[in-house]
Amino acid sequence: MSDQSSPSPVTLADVAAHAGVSMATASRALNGSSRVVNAEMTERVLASSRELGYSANALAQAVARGSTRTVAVVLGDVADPYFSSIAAGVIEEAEKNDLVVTMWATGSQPDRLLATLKAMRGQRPQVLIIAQSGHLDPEDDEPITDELAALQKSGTTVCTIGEASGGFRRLLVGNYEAASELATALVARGYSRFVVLRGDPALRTPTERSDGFRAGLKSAGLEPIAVEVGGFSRAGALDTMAAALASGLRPDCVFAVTDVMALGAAAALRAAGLEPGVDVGVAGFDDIESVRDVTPAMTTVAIPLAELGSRALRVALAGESDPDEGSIAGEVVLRESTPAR
Amino acid sequence: MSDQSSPSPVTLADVAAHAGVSMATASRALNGSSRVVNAEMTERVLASSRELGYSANALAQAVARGSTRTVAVVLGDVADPYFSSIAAGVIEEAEKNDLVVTMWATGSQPDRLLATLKAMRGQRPQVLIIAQSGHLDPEDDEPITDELAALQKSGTTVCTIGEASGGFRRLLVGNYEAASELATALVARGYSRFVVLRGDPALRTPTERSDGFRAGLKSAGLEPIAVEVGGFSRAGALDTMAAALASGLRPDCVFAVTDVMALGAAAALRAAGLEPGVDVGVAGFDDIESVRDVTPAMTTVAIPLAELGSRALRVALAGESDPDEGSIAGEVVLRESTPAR
DNA sequence: CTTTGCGTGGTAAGCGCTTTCCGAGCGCGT
DNA sequence: ACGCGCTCGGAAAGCGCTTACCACGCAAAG
Repeated sequence: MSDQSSPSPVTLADVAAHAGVSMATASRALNGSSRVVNAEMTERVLASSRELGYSANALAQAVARGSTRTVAVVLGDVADPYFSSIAAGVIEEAEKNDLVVTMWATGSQPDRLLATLKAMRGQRPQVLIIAQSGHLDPEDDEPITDELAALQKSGTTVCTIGEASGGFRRLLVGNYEAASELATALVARGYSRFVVLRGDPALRTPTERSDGFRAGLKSAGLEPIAVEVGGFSRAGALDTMAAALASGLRPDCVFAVTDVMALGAAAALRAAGLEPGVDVGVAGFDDIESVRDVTPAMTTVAIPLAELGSRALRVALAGESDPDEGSIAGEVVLRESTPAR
Repeated sequence: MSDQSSPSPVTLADVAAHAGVSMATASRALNGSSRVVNAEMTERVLASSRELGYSANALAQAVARGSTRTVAVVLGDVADPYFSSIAAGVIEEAEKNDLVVTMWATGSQPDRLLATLKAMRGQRPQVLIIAQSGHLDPEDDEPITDELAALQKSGTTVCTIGEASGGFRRLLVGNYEAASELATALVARGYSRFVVLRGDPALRTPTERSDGFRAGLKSAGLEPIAVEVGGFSRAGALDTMAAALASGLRPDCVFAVTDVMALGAAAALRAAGLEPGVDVGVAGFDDIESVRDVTPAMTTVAIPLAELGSRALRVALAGESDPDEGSIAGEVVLRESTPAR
């Protein structure tokens, strides 16, 4: 405590001196360089290191080597299970590779992405994983693309999750197809008056899911009775749904592009005296863990979130080889929130 | 892509040369040092910086300055809403202070804490926040305490959440008191045959909550019919509860030391044909978001998780002043999972 | 008109490492 | 006995920055 006075971390020079060897030797002994050092000297260095409580300054190492061992993850909100599951996957994989993970949250405004990326570049991460959905319109993303290019130029490998924007490694998620399948399955269960609850129309992920769902409906000759746009959160969806109900909308099934939003929608229904799964069906997307505990258990599309994260890192770490290798498919999971009617 | 060939990030020297000034001036212009530089020169440097797409190497800055702008957060599992909520709070506060956040997960084995801390020390974080519960027995924690001391010596300010172990700043959480109140409230609702579902007895947080709950019962002249120890996760609690039920235990109320565990317990009850909130009451702890969406809504103790995170950072950043200032109180929230009987 | 001092730019000495390069010592073949 | 090629320590040159220190010019003070 209050060691303000003596901020004297042990340095490599200290260890070298204590062991009676040169810094070069100490450095080589403490981290398997390509060069071999005498067993006895190695032992001496290790002993000194232990005795002095030495811990290599990773920052200085990074500067000297010109590269870091960190992977940066950009996401909307750590507290959102969608993002935190992905993050967990990244962390797990990172640990295996002896990498440290830094997390960058853009919060509610995705516009902050650019500022976030700019700040991040200074850290020179080895890998950057973007879990945050990007803009659909390439023009909106131009400054972002530029910044990403700058990042690559400074040595960072960029991997985006679910983005199609060019030039970077990416993990494609079968949002469109899965949403379409979900629609088909719901129609087969006898629903016909759908309301779609979606997020920002400028963003890719909600759009893909919403469009896919509509495509699925269309192939059954249907279309949603309404498409409502609302915030990405539980609260946002709750408000939107409540407003929709207040305006007289009476769907027999609600599809929210996100489980978190579906949860909010269900709460709104209940508040309006409609029992989810009885009076009106509710379906979400992602299959976050808590969706299994709600009653009725929520119909959704299962996405292997954690695997998305670990795989993104693996893709980034892998050689140049086919960045496009397969897209991750979602799996429709029908539960009690959408019983056959 | 594949700029492997020319990993040529623009350096300060490049900017200085391009602007026709010395590196010192460029450095001073690009980040408000105490020294003033001529307005015109500043403009020139800024222009060059912009034109070349310069981004200061934060690592080199850290080495030169001898201090970083990062806060490290140690937690059990990012995907667990308890931890991710705390992390969200830290991130939010960090952003205000222009700090970057690195996350370190210990996973299921808390023993990995030591290894994690060792690796972390290399990063020389300015602040370390430990959200992970520590051992109760100081002896178990001795190597940890040593490592924390080493961290402080190398300039890191340590702040623990909910830990009492000495010498570091800390945020105390009123686990014991709140759990006790919860017990009292449940007894008042007419419950009497309690099963307590708790985590690792060697860890502080579950122990405080469990002990507090028992103290509350005791003051009503009761004691639990069983205290079961299980994993901290939903799955762990589910298994433990299922086993308890299989062995013939028939509580009228289950208290789990964590909402996540309570969710697992509820699932186990249901699987055994017992309806939570009808046949047996269920209560948790933390008031994670999803606990409001389950049916029946879960009785719990509300802890301002995100605030815990932001406040921890504030405490760490604050001067030496009273590290103990107040403990965070939990608030009992009675919901439908424990109706009066 | 000289002295003092301040304001501001540049020079260079670090920060804690890695790694290139040099040279000493040694085993071997001829 | 000599030279060649190895192996393996150490000296020192960076890595990209910051900052103490110096130098210079100019206004104010004596």
